[in-house]
Amino acid sequence: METVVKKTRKQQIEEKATKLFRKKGYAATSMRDLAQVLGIEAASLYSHIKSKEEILQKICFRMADEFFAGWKEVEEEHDSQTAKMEKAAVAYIKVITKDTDASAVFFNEWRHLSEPHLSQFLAMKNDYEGRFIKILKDGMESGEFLKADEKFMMLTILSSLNWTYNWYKPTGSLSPEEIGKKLANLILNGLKR
Amino acid sequence: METVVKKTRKQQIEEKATKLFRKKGYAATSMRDLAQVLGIEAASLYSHIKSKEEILQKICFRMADEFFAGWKEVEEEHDSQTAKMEKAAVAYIKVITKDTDASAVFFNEWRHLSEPHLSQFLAMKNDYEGRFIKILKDGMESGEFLKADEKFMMLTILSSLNWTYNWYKPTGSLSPEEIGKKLANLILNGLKR
DNA sequence: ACAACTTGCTAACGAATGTTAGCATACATA
DNA sequence: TATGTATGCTAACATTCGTTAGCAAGTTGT
Repeated sequence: METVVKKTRKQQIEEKATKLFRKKGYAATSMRDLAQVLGIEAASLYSHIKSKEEILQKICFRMADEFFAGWKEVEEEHDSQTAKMEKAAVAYIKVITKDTDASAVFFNEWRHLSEPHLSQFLAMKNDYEGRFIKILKDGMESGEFLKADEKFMMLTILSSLNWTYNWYKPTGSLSPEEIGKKLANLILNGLKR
Repeated sequence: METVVKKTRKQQIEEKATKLFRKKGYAATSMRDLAQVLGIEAASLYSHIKSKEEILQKICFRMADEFFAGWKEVEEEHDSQTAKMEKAAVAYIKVITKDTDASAVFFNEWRHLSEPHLSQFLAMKNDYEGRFIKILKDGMESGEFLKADEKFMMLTILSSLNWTYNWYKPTGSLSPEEIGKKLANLILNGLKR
């Protein structure tokens, strides 16, 4: 077995930083906090990274890339909007469950990005949400979905999907795929019997 | 008309602080930021408040109190669990829409509370969520709701309700009551026609 | 054996942080 | 007129912040 991948120090720093940013928030996490977790001095971090914000950028944009990559499976087919919605939910949950720490940072700490990264990030977010809205809109027009404000719906649905990072444990009994399907089912058919 | 209530300076400080905490986050908001918004020096704030955290405490616990107060209408009746769920959603949305800034702080900044306030806060949160879970559990047992993990359901539902603070505008066409009913309907019956 | 890269240190920088002390002014009440 | 209260100031405090400079030791590749 030779699958033990040697992590660079930089990767280790980003990992620990992600955990800390999640737990305490970006602004409340100091470089000295981060250094302590790694057992080194704060100044030593700068042999590996350029700045504190660079770490946040890496996390946010890597997650954004993964969400977009996951979208590929969704749109290329000629499915019903219902099927598309399920596929989108599954793809979304897969990304979140792969790294709940990074997801938490992605959802909650992006506002601490400085320009021009902040604008770039918001543009990506907007683009992504637009794709979700389109499914809803198409579904409403085709009669598959109840008519309602699409943006309102999109936000409500995404927020219930987002929350997954808060409770998902890799040791749980449900796979990410199953969770995505269950959530899609809840969204589509509701809680009632 | 004598309804013009004179706001104390302390109230003004808390209001502006709430807005700033929402926009920048608690940790990233400095007392000098807050003072600037009010047109005074940072040191002058301390003629009115004891500390930065005192403001956060006020916001968090006032909101918690309001959520509990709203619960009164929900549990005292002999309704179906479906009806209870709708009432709970409406009560919840009413509290959120009454002050979306404070709600945002309540949901996102409580982790910056220090002990013993943090523990006290978490206990209240737990209590509240437990009441929600009970409705779900009862509804599942009575056959009104689909059987599923109650905690998972509760978190998913609450997260979609929570998000309201992000898009609600008092100038919108829907009243808080209507929003609550619509969301409850979405949760109970789903998106599909 | 030598160069390049990785990893870490100590010391220190200027800036920003929350907060306190002490004082001043306006206004309401007695 | 005297007193308390609300409101604000300047100056300063100790601490923490992100970051840089300069240097050293170990490891790797040639």
